[in-house]
Amino acid sequence: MRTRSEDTRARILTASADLFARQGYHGTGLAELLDAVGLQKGGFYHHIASKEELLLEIMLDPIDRILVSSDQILATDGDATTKLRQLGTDLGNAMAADLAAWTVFLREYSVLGADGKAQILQRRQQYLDRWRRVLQEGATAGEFRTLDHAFVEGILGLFIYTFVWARATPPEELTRSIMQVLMHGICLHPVPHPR
Amino acid sequence: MRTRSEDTRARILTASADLFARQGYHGTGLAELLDAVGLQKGGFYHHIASKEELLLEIMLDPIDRILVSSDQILATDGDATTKLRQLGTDLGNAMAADLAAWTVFLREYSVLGADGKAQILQRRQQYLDRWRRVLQEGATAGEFRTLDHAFVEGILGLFIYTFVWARATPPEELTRSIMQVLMHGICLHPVPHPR
DNA sequence: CGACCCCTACCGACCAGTCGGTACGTTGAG
DNA sequence: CTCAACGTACCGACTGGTCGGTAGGGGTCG
Repeated sequence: MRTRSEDTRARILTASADLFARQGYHGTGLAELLDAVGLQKGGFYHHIASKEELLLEIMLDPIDRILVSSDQILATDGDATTKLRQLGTDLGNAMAADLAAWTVFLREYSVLGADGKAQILQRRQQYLDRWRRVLQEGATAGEFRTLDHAFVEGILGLFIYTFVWARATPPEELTRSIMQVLMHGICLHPVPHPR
Repeated sequence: MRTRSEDTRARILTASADLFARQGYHGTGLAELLDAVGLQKGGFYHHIASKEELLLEIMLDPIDRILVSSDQILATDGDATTKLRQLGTDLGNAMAADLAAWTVFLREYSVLGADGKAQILQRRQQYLDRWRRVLQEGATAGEFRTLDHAFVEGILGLFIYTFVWARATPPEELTRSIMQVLMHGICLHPVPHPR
């Protein structure tokens, strides 16, 4: 059973994630937060230690969730191609379910203090390393092209920009489109492995 | 010949683009700007009307440049595949040359006022429509897969995230990697057009 | 049952500091 | 002498954050 306090706290979290995503952390004043939640300062600071701690909590949520789900995917025994597809749909689902938090997570890293940065960066690298591991696995198995180490960062960007700017298209279809291109490219008649 | 005023103004532009890219618009105070440029408020406001106008100017620069170069690419008479590759390398070059400004351009849209938004959005759509036109041209010619309208937004994200987070790899190679995947995908032995 | 109490959730006035911006004085080159 | 280029002093609004206080619901005890 959920207490009243937990409920209020949750309301603060979602409301501020939404505002931070739309206007940025620094672009969102406390006052704005307060009347989005329907609280006064006293009530707010009864639940939240500081604005920055609030930001950190918002950012930790999506990455912690996907660390769990991606871990399960890595544990399966399919080939690299299958795992890659699963990582993609998993990421797409996560972003669709929690777009605001993901936006904040990917945009506001620089706002955090030193140990907030450390917490986020560690998890981020942890997640991206799973992609890298699958990509590496596929490369050695002859399934995949050998890719630059930095490319996986771009995949995050590919997803978030598509999801943020897409209005009409349903999320599952977006994910399908993205993964289609990511795995097989835009070209229909590929020149087989140039150079 | 470049006057002293123009020079100072340029220094303001580059310095603030750099700061805005690293800490965000709202995260960068005037004071910080000032001693990055080496000016006092009076000197600063002699050249710049307001902080927000400064932001707009920073954002207009990269998009206006690439509207020119991409226009030249569209005007050539190669096939869609060639044009797509050229659009990609052009975008990569532009970002590599002006990473800070591009970061700001892609992050701080929400900060702008109504007519700032209008100016940026119009140019952004104008640019993305060129990608869409090439993609459409390639699709009708049978060169390309048919893609979701929103996917081109993702391409911007793919590029900027790769460039921002990549440390070691030289930009030309990054662009090559990105375009390789974008055109032919990660998989080496593509299942020809599933479903 | 009812009187009591305490603790949680919340209010709202207040604070020091910082924000972007302005008015005006000073300097130096042409 | 002039005018652009800059420095300095200052402003009011607003920032995140604090603090003393309070309403009310649930538990406890007579």
